[in-house]
Amino acid sequence: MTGASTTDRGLPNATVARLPLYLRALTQLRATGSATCSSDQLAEATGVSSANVRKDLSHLGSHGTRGVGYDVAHLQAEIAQAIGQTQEWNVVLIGAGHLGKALAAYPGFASRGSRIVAVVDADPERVGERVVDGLAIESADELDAIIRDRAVSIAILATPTHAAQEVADRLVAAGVTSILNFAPVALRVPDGVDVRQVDVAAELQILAYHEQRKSSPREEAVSG
Amino acid sequence: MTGASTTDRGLPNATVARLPLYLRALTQLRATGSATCSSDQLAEATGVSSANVRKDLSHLGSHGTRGVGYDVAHLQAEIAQAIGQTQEWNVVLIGAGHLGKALAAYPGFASRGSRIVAVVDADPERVGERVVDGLAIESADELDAIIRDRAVSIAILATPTHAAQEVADRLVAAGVTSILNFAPVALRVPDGVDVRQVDVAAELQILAYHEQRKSSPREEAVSG
DNA sequence: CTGTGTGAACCTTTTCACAGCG
DNA sequence: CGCTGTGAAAAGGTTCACACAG
Repeated sequence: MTGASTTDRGLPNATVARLPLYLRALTQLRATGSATCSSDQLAEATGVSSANVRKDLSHLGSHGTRGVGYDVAHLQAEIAQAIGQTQEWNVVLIGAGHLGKALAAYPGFASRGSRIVAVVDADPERVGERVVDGLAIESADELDAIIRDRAVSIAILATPTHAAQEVADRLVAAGVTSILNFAPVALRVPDGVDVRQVDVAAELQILAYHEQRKSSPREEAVSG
Repeated sequence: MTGASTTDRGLPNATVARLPLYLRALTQLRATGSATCSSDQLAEATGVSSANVRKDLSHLGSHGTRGVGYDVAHLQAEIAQAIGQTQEWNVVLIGAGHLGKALAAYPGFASRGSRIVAVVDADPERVGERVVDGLAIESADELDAIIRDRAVSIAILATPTHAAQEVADRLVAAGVTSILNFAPVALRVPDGVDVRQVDVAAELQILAYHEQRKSSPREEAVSG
């Protein structure tokens, strides 16, 4: 049965995708000293409509106060709990090319619940190279050992396209159950493994579609 | 009527987001010498269901042959036309940090319809530095001139978070109407400007949510 | 009087099922 | 037969509008 709906028993997928945005906004609000905030403020900070914010938060069995809003610290803790940010997640990064190195150096992961515990590359020439403080490139041969020894369940795939599927297979065999894939290819993975795709060229193509329509001579015959 | 400008008169948004995937798959199929392909093959190659593939292609007024499938070359041309890949789009990249440099060096843009015509950074120390063959970092002061002189309508924003909104404002003022934003902040832009957001840390947080549920003890064993 | 929480309406997207063409 | 194209149904998501709590 294909009924393994993405939602299962938890939060709606669309809501899950927005919780990180709320968390980010709440962290900022907290830094500014706000003790409470309204759904309108969260809407403003995240680009989501306020009705949508309220609906999302209501899924958490939310505890807003009518006439006042939400307690920033409390809501922050609530969301952190919901999306598993009470622990740090160990992540392995595969592929130390330009993109891999950029991701390894990105400070935004640590502050948002993920820790890159290893950077791996297939090229022996790169092994040993320091990518960032405390992280040196390791051999792809070590992949299985790294995943097992360092309790890794999430991988970032930043290899060349042609290697992506093979690496994904190895990751899954070694116990990884979530992959963030930057290679422009649809990975085949077994049920129970989550893949999220980041395809930058595709994003530009989507923007190009809209650009094309904007410069189209007259398609804009909406009510005048 | 609150004009929901998302669809207007063109293709459904969800379809537009998948056309680049089909295009990629068709290019590969063509390289292998296949003259035709079925919706099942495209489904396999893209991870989209075959019914969904057919529905998407039918929006293009598609020309498949029943019992046979689609003509690969023809469909490729059809999709390229629909998403504006008959021309190259000039793109400006702002921010030449780790990520900006990685994006500038990414070969996948050129082969998929976008050309980075300038890399710009606010740091005078970086100006003049060669990021890739034929591309040197230019000063952020040149931004307006670059956008106008090089017919740029799409920008990639890879600046630090705190600078993103200000840069976006300048981009819009200079005539940019599409932004691919890597800074983890919700940009405020006027109507008519499209923003697509890439938030890598948020992607990991979404994966973490699912990881948390997987390791959760309560699991309804319905698989059969 | 303010702003949450929520049923109901509305819209988008996906899936199903099958008629019909080659 | 195989595979497209497509109405119809189902699922998923967003917006509306307002009762109601503080």
